[in-house]
Amino acid sequence: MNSLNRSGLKNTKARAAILKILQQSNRPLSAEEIYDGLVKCNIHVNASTVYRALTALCDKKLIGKTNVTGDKKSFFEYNAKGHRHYLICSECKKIITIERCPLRAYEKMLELETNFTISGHKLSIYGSCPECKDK
Amino acid sequence: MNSLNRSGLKNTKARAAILKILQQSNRPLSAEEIYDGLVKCNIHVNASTVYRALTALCDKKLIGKTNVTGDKKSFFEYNAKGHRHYLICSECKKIITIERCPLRAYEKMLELETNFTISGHKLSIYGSCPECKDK
DNA sequence: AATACAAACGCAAGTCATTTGCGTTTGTAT
DNA sequence: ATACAAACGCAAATGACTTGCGTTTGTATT
Ligand SMILES: [Mn+2]
Ligand SMILES: [Mn+2]
Ligand SMILES: [Zn+2]
Ligand SMILES: [Zn+2]
Repeated sequence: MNSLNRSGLKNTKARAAILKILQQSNRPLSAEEIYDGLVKCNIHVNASTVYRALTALCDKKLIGKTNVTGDKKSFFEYNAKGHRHYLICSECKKIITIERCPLRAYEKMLELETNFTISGHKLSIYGSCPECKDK
Repeated sequence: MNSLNRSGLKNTKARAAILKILQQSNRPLSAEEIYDGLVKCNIHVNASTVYRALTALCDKKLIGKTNVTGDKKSFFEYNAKGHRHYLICSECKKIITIERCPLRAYEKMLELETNFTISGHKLSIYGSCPECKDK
């Protein structure tokens, strides 16, 4: 009995490998990068299978989906990692994950001001990484 | 001599109207909403003209582009309005603009920690608006 | 181990926002 | 008034997914 079965999903080699790939990554990965990772593991599945697997894993909250680079690509990450922020290099698109969150108090204030019920936030910080900023 | 000409762009009715529509909006608008706004002004242009105009206006920094709802649609806003954040209703996709920014000090700390040169950030807060949260 | 069946898959076609090629029109400088 | 790069209209192309459908497979049951 693994985490897939526990979530009511069938244990397929693609899904298990996707989870492992995301677990071992220290940054969010695009569907394409995940697809490439599978190929490197000699797991050859259709792209639609990758997308369907990612959707299922998101629905079951085993992974998280985010959209951080500003273009139309989504990114995915293993989801035992809690609340995160990202620092993105605008040139090379490198993504650094940041653990600290300075916004809890700010959210509370906003709830009072706007009468919204706030469920969360996304914060992405942009800049030039040490390697790119010298060029 | 208007802001379009000053930026080296030709002054066309579509571009002038797009600027006015965005100036008068209190929230970011999608390309589609802008297109609809033009139609209401009796300005009938091709959708590709709208996209090309938005790209040109972004390049010249007369407007800003953002991607806030998580889906593949982009939003645009008039760009004399400074740094902003958004509060988005996850149900009806309503967007509230927020002026206050609590992150200046946080950015400074991050620069020291990561050695990035930080150029900015995007903060979007998600929740349920007063109208949607009762349903 | 064999059976049964919903879930998952492969493949091809479809979607949707946006982009692009190309021939024609137009804003602006001369 | 003329010239011409810039902008436009239109149709086709893109890219990241999504979906319909017929076939295969993981898992529960005999
Ligand atoms: Mn946070
Ligand atoms: Mn801010
Ligand atoms: Zn970089
Ligand atoms: Zn709402």
